[in-house]
Amino acid sequence: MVLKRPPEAGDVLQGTLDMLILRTLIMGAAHGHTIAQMIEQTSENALEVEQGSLYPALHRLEDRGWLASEWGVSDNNRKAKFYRLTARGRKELSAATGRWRRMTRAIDLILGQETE
Amino acid sequence: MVLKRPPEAGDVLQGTLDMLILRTLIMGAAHGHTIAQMIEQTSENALEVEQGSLYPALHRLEDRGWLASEWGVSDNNRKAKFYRLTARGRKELSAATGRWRRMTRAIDLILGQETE
DNA sequence: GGGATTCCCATAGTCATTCGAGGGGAGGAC
DNA sequence: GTCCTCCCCTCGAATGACTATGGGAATCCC
Repeated sequence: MVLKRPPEAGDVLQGTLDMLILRTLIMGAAHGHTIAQMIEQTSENALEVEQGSLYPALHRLEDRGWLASEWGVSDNNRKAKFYRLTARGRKELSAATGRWRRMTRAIDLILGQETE
Repeated sequence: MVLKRPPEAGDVLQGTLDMLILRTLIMGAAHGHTIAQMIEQTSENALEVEQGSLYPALHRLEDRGWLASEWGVSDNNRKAKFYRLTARGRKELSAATGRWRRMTRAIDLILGQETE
């Protein structure tokens, strides 16, 4: 996952992609291509999801039992693999969100200090 | 860098340690041991900085010209390497902080959606 | 003095995640 | 039939974090 605008920003925050995928699937099942688009749009185009990150992530999440998949047909009449959140995935999303909030709060404590 | 409490939380947010070190050194030069303690304390003990992450990070930052180091003697009368921010390090801190804020804002946009 | 403890630096090996760069198949438009 | 878009996938390299381990030197306690 990269930060867009400026494009040279570089990669950041390894580990958050899984959480974003899980969060996206709360709205219902979707296939990879759509998931990436939803993340990009919901972030107001601040994020871009590379295919080389996306598909390994989906397979990883399925291996861990957090997603289940099923082949189907997309809105554009293409063969597509639809993923949905499992119960364990829902739990993991909640745990990951908690970790994220504690982590960002801690980091913001450090960034937020006045330079006195 | 790990999230403490719960201890099994695992590693998160690769890439932020450098920013935290740079931020800590805005207050003045410090050696590794102190830097780690300051990060832990300022984060209200939410973060713990492992030595195996800390020292490679310091070397990396110095290699990139963002820190400069000098051997000295610590408050406890121990030999210690003191690091200070360079001008380029100050610029990098500012850039990294901007990336961090844009990234967290983007992710919070996704997390923040209501489940309708 | 001598042993344990604290302070301080450092590296090797391993692991997970991401990225860029590829490859491929199949539908729809023309 | 050609091109474009959609959709899936994989490999190799890079990065940065962790665990484990090492060592040296000052201090504390008996």
